[in-house]
Amino acid sequence: MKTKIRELRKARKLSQEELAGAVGTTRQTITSIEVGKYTASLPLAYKISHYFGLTIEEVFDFSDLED
Amino acid sequence: MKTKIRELRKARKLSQEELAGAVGTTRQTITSIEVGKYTASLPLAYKISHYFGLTIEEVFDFSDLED
DNA sequence: GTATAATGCAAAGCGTACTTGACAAATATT
DNA sequence: AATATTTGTCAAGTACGCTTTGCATTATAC
Repeated sequence: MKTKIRELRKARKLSQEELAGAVGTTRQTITSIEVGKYTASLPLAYKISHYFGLTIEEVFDFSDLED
Repeated sequence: MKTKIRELRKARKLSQEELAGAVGTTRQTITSIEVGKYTASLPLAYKISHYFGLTIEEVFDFSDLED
């Protein structure tokens, strides 16, 4: 799953640890999602998106889903 | 996590099994999400929402999340 | 009233999201 | 160059999303 997290985070000059703290998760979780190691859960996707003032659909790319 | 899935599904007169088939999952998964047994994954939340022509935020209620 | 469809629920099992701790490599700062 | 900050990754463990099977209950239809 591709996301715009890294570009949004860097635009605001935040470290992974700062973003993690802001959304209540760990640095490793942010790294894993940014690198594509796994897909965020729905609650975490919401927290990250709204932290940036965007909707989930604006931050996460679903074009790889069939249907 | 509250959702509008049941009301959207009934408005279209679909059974849980029909919705499940349409979004590529099982009837029990739809039941569990409707009843609040657990929260949908991000990909499934996307598939369900867009099956109804809505965004994730329009179908799922995130007001129970802290922050 | 009997059959059929639709739903709720439970148990066992699998894969994955997430945490914690720790280490190495890369980037920035001085 | 040396130091500090940031990031990638690995391993072990916990929790949860999801599947499959199966049974019981409620509603719809014949």
